[in-house]
Amino acid sequence: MRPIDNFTKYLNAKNLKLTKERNAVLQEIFLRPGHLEAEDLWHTLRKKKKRASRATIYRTLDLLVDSSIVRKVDLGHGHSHFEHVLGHAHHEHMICLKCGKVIEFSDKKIEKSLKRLCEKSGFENTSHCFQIFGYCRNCRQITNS
Amino acid sequence: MRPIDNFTKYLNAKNLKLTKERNAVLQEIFLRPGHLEAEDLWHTLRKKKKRASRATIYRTLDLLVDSSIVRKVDLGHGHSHFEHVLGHAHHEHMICLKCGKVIEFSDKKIEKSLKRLCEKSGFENTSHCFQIFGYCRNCRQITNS
DNA sequence: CTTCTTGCAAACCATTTGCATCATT
DNA sequence: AATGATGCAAATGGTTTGCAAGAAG
Repeated sequence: MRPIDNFTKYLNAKNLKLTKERNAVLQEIFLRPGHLEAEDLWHTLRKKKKRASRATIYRTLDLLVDSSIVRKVDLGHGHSHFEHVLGHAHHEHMICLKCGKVIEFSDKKIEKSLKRLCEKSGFENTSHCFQIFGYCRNCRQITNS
Repeated sequence: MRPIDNFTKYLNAKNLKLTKERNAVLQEIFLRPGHLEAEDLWHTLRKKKKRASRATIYRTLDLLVDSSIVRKVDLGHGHSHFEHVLGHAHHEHMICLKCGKVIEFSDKKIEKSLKRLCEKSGFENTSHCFQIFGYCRNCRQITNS
C-alpha cells in the first residue's frame, strides 16, 4: 500500500479532501531519505513551483502525523522535524552537538525492554522518541585534542 | 557536595557571580521532587517575594543546564521542562497524552544497550532523553471502553 | 571602579488562527 | 451547490536580547 493510499483512506474517513497542496507535501516528504523541517518543505515546494503556504504545510503535517504516516521528532533544535514512518524502519537519533549530524540507530533489545516496561506499568505506548546528545566520532577528536 | 557548591564552583571557573536571583532559582529547583517549567518558577519565586525576572530565570536555567546540575527535558508540551540531576537518579519519562501524567522510569538494560551502541559508533554520549507517549493505566481504560 | 547582572520591553521565531476567497466532491 | 481548503497577515507564546541602571568584588 502506497503512502498516498493510506493518506486518502485517512482523509476519506474524516471527510477531508486530497488537495494538490496536501499531495505535494506528502510526495516531497517521501522523496527524502530522512528527517526534514517545515521551513525546508516550504522552500523546496516553492522552488518546484508546487507552492503551498506555511499554514497549509503545518496543517498538512498535522494530518500526516495524526494518520501515523509521518512522525514528529525532536532533535533539540528548538523546532520540529518530521520523517516518514511508512517504508522506513523504526529508529532513534544520536545528535552531534557540534556539527549537528544526526545518526540513526535502532536496537531490538531496547525496544524489547521498552515493551516490557510499558506492560509492567499498564502504559499503552503509542509512540516514542529517543534522543542521544553528544559528540560524533569526528567532533569528538577535535574536542579531545 | 551540595548543589550550591557545584554551582559556585562552576560560576567561579567562569568568573560569574552567585547573585541572590541565581541562588533563589537553584534553591527552588531543588525543593521540587520532579520537573518544572520556567513560567512556574517565575510565579513561585514571585509569591515567595524572591522575585527574579523571566529573563534572569531563563539565563540562570541555561547556566544550570550547562553546568550539568539541571537537565532540560522535552515532555512534548511545546515548551521546556527542567529537573535537577544531582541527588536524583537518572530516569526517563512516559507521558500520558490524555491526562498529562508523567511517569518516570529507568532501566538498566536500556542504559547498557545505549552505552554499547554509542561505543560502537564512536559517539560520546553527554546526555540523553527518552520520551514514551501514550495512555496511562487510567486513561487507557477510558479509551478502551 | 571595573566587570558582571538585572529588569524591562522589544525582538524573535516557529507555529497557529481568523477570515475572505477559492477548489474539490 | 455545499463543504472544505487555501493564503494571507495578524496573533500567539515561549524564549532571547539590547540596553540603561544597579550591585558585587
